Amino acid sequence: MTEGAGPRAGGMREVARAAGVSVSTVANVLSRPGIVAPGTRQRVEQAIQHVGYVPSGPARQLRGLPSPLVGSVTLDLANPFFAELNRGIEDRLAEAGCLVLAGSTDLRPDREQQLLDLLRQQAVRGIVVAPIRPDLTILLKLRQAGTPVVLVEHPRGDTDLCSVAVDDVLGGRLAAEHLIALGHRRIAYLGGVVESGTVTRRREGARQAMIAAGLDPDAALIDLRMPIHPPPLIDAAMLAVQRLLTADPPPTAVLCLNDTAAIGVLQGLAAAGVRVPRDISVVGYDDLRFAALLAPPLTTVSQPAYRLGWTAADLLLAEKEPDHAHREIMFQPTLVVRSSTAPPSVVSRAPRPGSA
Amino acid sequence: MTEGAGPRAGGMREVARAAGVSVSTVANVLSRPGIVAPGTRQRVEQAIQHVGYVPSGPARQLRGLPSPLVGSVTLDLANPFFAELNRGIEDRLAEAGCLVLAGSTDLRPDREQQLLDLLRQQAVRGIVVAPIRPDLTILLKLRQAGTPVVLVEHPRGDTDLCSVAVDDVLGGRLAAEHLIALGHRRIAYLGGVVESGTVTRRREGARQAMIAAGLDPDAALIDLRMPIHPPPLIDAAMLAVQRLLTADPPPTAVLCLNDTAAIGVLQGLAAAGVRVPRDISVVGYDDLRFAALLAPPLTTVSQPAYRLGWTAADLLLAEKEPDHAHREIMFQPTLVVRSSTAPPSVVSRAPRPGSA
DNA sequence: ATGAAAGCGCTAACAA
DNA sequence: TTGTTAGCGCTTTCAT
Repeated sequence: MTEGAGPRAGGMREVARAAGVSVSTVANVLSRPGIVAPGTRQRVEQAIQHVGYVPSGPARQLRGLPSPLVGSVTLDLANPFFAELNRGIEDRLAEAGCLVLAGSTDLRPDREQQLLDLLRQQAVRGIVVAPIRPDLTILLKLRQAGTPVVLVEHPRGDTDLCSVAVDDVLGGRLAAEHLIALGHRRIAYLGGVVESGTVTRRREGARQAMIAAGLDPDAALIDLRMPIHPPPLIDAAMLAVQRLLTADPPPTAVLCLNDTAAIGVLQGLAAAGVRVPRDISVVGYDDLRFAALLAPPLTTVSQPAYRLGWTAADLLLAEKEPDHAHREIMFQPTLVVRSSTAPPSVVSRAPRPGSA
Repeated sequence: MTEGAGPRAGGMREVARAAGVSVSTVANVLSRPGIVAPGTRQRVEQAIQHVGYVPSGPARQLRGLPSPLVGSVTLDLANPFFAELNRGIEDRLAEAGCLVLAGSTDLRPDREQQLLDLLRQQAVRGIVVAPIRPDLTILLKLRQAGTPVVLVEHPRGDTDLCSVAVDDVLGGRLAAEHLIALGHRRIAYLGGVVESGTVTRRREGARQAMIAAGLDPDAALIDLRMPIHPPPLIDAAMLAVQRLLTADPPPTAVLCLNDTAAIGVLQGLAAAGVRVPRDISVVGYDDLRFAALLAPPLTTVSQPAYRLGWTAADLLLAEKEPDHAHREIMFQPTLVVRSSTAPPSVVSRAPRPGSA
């Protein structure tokens, strides 16, 4: 009757009965094999095999043991950048026998809240989260309620949390400096109507670069924003090209919020007969694997997605240690210059830099 | 003392105490609000708010309620195709208040087994799995032990399981027919030393196309396999270009196992100074978003990753219904012709087809 | 309309 | 070395 594994296998008790011992002995065989007599142990192990016993995670957790589940709340599972990041999380967790519970927020606060609630109910061992908004009180409350939280793509500020991030301001600065050095004086920044903090910070970095170069950022940096939500990002970016081209005076370069948006821009530009980089320069962000193979090869800012995730999971697992101090780990982005950027073909109509 | 949410909030009992009722009344407020007196209900609701009560998933599951967790076991979370597929799963599950527990197998049987075991222990509501090997006994056993299983990217055969797949043989056939129509008579198929069933089936489809065209598949189809595991796929593909070019007689076209591998091939070919499609034609598989923007735009076979995942999750959730019949859903791939394919520049040295 | 009580599968004292 | 026992937080009869 207990052959194979019936629909409702009966747990440790059934094993105990089959082996002629008590449940605690079975439990001991599982958690402290050393203390059980060899003969007994063997009998129990056979019984386990025989009845097809599988320990119940929920029951263990109820007893207070740590859950092997870790939540990951990011912008979008399907976005190659976050997919890579999640893979990093998964790999680090696998080393500890843990599993990722992944969710996408799509930048919607309600969805973020829902995911966080669901994860909390599951009593997960911790949560890696790329928060939508700068206000971290919900997360702090979560942490305080006993769920370790580590931030990704977000500075921890003065909060009592670990965080792993990339210096976005620097990334934006690097991209803009490159363009400025090439001679561009009117640069569009293609962001979103609603966007993540990372994107906002990159734009800010670009702005800083202009100021440092003696340019008036209000004139030199064109703030272009597209509605990201309903249409896939790539299509939204394609559509935004229209506004990019009709801006007056027209920019000679465009900084895209990420490589995916850059694909859309490239596509839109090609459709409009505008040549890159001859007529306009395009810069992406993320340096996804396909960036080098686009037409033209994309100049972009590289950031270590996989390592970001791996490190975040590592930090999260470390929260259990008694002497844990919260840390902020910051990676440096690097500019990868390829062929989608070049000096502007016509002299910019924008005011020349005062100095520098 | 019970302000906000202390590190170890006390569960329903604490709520009951705060509201001056019994735990079962609290339970009733949560699951059958209708049966509780309005006044009492309100008091309980306030108490819930006050103590920051969060129901315990593990406890519920232990009581036998269905878990909101669903496992997803695929080849690689970071692969854009599976990332998209997982997003489809996530979205369908979200509608039902469920969460994805995602894992990557990297085609390693041991890892697949480990993931399956872990998921089983968590008593998940079901598992969506892209099985590594054609032998489904482990999955059938799982199903039989009470965990619903739906297959993706795998035909269900005569098993008692639901499945969602794309007609891979047709996909391979479409790609090869296109090349054959263009005049190619020596075509390489770039697969893996170890590869998923999908890839094997696509190669088989290509073979069928050759036979149908009166070609000798053993001469016309060059079986090129790269070690996929340690190096990232894209690099492995780049390396494989060497062998592609030195094959004798040389193929005039190459069918890649997927778009990512195609990127590597394109890159390797560019590095070797071989022009596409003039010197050699390249075909990808998946039609990822960047395919249209590569240099040159990639001819590839398109398949609906997101819908695959969405549908699989939908089927899984439906397993709970009393009158559930297992179904096999099959999507049709489509060929997307772009500019990476063209007629061969030199007359093939391979034997001409006997007839059409 | 509400409460008392049993028990899901497991772990960890403690007893024997 | 092994067994007994008491819950973990919750749902669910079955009283009241």
